[in-house]
Amino acid sequence: MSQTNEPREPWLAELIGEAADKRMTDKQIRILEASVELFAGKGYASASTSEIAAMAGVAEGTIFRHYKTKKELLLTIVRPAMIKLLAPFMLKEFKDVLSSSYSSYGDFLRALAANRIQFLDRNKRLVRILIQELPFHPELQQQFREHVFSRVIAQAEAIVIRFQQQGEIIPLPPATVLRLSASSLLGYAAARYIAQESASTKWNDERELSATIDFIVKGLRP
Amino acid sequence: MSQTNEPREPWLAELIGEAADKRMTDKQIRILEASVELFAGKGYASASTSEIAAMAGVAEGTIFRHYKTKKELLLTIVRPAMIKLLAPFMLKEFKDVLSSSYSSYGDFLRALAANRIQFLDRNKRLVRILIQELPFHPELQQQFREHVFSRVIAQAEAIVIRFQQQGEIIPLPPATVLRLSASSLLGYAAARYIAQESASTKWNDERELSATIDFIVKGLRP
DNA sequence: ATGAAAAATGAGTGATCACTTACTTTTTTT
DNA sequence: AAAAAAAGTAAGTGATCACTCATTTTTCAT
Repeated sequence: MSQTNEPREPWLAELIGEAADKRMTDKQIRILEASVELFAGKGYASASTSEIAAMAGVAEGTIFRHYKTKKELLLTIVRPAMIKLLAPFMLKEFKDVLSSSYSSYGDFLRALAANRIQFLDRNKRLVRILIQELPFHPELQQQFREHVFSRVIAQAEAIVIRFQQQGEIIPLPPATVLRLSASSLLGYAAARYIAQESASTKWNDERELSATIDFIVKGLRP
Repeated sequence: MSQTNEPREPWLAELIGEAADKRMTDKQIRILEASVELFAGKGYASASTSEIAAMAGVAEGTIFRHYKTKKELLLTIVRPAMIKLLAPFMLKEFKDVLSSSYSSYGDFLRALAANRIQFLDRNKRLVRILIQELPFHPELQQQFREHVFSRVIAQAEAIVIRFQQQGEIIPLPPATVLRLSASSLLGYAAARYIAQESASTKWNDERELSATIDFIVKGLRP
């Protein structure tokens, strides 16, 4: 009864393996996969190490051979995922948008949204863990602020300022413009997530995305 | 060393006391208050009954005299708070707005936001527990949908339709208009919460609220 | 093939978990 | 004031928790 299931989180092994700069055994990878599954499914506090070991098909001691504590197991997953996966992805288009391309703020938002949604779809479990555990782990909050939040804000503000100078966006504080744009897009993403979770047939994705972007662009027009 | 601290959650005793239709002892109230504090602070799963008893100044057995399980303790707090406090409050202005008053959608949003923000400020801990635990307790999800979400949606859609007929809002599906309005307001509330948590001096509340409402109204104009 | 290092194991460890029980104290009813 | 009922308690209960450790198995350079 040897289980050789394909990995549910393709990013995991590669990401953490290259971070540690040494190869991982099959069992180590299965421990991380089981952890992601259980942390996302029932929360870090409610997921026991014995459960993780059982799901990974591994003795409980094996977990602690590689990770000193349960919390270190969580951090081993979340920290590199945040720094090496989430942060670079969030900053993706931001670099080149300043130099060229994207004639309008709407075009920019559309390109941005498409990629971000794809990312969320592929990394649901990771995002769930992040959202659920961030309030309880100050180290994670600090790293999130430092490596994700502040960098994204800095880049995004520059873009907002550019479109403000072009006269396409009201001269509000860039942080305010960002908040309004981001909350609308996050609201779209959340509604999309809930709609597909409850298998609601009423969700017309393209229409909702268009409406959201039009809403933002119109709402920010001078 | 008898502690007669004033209650941190004034709604608690009254709400649950009248729900059970019988008076509560001082110790029962303190158990509920300690539970709210700890559930909000470290999460339901990480808050132990012994901790709750200690904070309430009560023997652990006393908790289980009144609540069969730890989960029943959670539900005793969250269920009536949702049904008797959150739902009625969310529906507050919605009734009379249809018959009269509120000449514009912007005026309506402003009145709405002011009350909702006040509510959030007063019930931070309750809202935290709700947000944190909703994903893990299907019974709570179902009750939230039934008593809060669906009712608010129904009322709010009627209002949106009224303003659409007056030609003040684009003829998008009411659910979409609602999503866009709600996500902007929630984004404002979230930013406000984070700003006051981190004691940031940069937050100009009135300006941010005005910008948010203007953004919504302009974004939804035909 | 051999031996040293790394990986993996499973039977523990004490601590803590939610919860129970036998009993005492307080409150209410008569 | 006596009796009954309700509230509260302290000392448990077995189960499970995160974690350890002595031992075995696997890997891999030589």
